[in-house]
Amino acid sequence: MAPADTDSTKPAARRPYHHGDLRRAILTAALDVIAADGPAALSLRDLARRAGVSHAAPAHHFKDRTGLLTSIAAEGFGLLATTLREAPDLKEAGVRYVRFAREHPAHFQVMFTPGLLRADDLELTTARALAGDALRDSVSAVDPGDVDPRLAGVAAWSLAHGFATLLLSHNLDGPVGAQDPEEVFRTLAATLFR
Amino acid sequence: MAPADTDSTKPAARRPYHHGDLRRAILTAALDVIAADGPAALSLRDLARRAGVSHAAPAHHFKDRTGLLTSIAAEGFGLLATTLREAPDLKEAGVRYVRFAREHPAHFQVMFTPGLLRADDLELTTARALAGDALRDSVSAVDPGDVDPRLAGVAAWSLAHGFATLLLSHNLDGPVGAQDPEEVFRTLAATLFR
DNA sequence: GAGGCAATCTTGTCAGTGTCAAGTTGCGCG
DNA sequence: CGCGCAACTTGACACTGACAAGATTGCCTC
Repeated sequence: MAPADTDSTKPAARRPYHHGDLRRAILTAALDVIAADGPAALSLRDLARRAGVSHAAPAHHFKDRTGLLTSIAAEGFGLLATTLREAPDLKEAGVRYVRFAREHPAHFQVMFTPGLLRADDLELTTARALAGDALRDSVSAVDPGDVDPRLAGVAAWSLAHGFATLLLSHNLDGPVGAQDPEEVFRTLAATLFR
Repeated sequence: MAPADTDSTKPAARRPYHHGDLRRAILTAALDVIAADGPAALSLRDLARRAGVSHAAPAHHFKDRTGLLTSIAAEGFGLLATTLREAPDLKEAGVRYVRFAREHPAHFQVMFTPGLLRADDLELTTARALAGDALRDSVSAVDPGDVDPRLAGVAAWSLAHGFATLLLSHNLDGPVGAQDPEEVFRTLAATLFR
C-alpha cells in the first residue's frame, strides 16, 4: 500500500499522475482474463475493480471495449514484428511465430478476431503492416527457387498460423501430446519444405 | 407469410407443436448474426425478437448462450465430417476444408473458439471425434511414404486450417486478391506436398 | 510561487443483456 | 374426456457498456 520508492527521480518515461500506471494495469489485467477465459469473458467493470478504480476509469484510456481490444491487437502486432525480425531464417521465423502464440495467447487471439477490433484504427493498421513487412522479408530472404514468393509466403504463414491456432484451441493435444510443440513444428516444417 | 402447406400430413420429422420450428429458426438466425458480426454480437434476446417469441424462449431449446453456441459447433463438426468423407484424396480434403470454412463461416468460427463452448458436452465431443476420424482416414489413405502419418496429419490440417482462418480474418485479401481461394490453396498444396 | 488548465478519475444514470423462477397455453395420449 | 408434459410467457434481478457532468490533481506558464 505505502509507496516503495519515494525518491524524487522519475524513472525514465512519463509516470502519469496521481494514481499509477492505470493504462498498463488495465492492459495486463485484460490479458490475464483473455488468456484464461477468452475475450468474451472480458468486462471493463471487472478490470476497473481489479485496478481499484471506478467503473468508468478505463473508458478514459481506451474509449471503448473495442478500443481496449484494438490496443491489445496493435501491441500484439508490434511484439510479433520484433519477434519475426529476430529470426535468422524462414523456418525459424515459423518456430518463433508458434512460440509467440504460446507466450502471448491473449494477444494472438485478439489479433486475429476482426469482429472485436476497430478495423480502421491507425495504431492497429500500422502495427499490422509492420508485422507483414517482417514476414515478407523473412520469406524473401530464402533462396527464391522456382515458386512464386507470394505463394510461398502464404504457404509458410498458413502452416505456422494453423499450427498455432490449433495448438491454442487444444486441437493438437492428442497428436502432439507431451512433446515440445515448437520442436514438433520444426520437424514438420523441415519435412514439408525439404 | 401465410403457411404454404396446410395439409395435415406431418412432413417426416416431428413438427414440434403450435408455433413452428423455433429451434431451427433460432439456429439459422444465430448463424446469420455470427457470420455478419461475429459471436460477440450475438444476443439471445435479439434472436428471440427475430423469431417473434418472448425473450426467454430460446433458453428452453438451448439452456444457455453457451448451449446455443455449443449446438452450433456440434452441428458444424457434423457437417465437416460428411464434407471430408466426400473427398477423394487428401489434397481434395484440404480444398473442401477451405470451402467449408467459406460456406459456413459462423460454424467454423465457433467450432474453434473453445472459450465459447461447453467443452464436455456429449453431442459436441462425439461430433468432433467423428470429424477427427474423417481427417485421419483421409491422411491414412495417402501413400504412407517415409513420414510419420500422425505428423503428416498435423501438417495437412495446420496448412488447411491456417489458410482458412487467415482467409476468414481477411488477412489474405492482399496476396490472394481476386483469385479463387480454393484454387490458390490447391496449387499451394500441390507445390508443398510434391 | 500562484493561478489556471487539461488530463485523470468519480458519481450517477440509462438501456440492454443473461439467467432464473413461476405461471400459461395447447397438443397428444391414455 | 381430462390429464400431463413440453413449449412458451411474464416478471424480476444483477450485471454490463456507454454517456454526461462533476471533482481532483499534477503540471506549466507567467
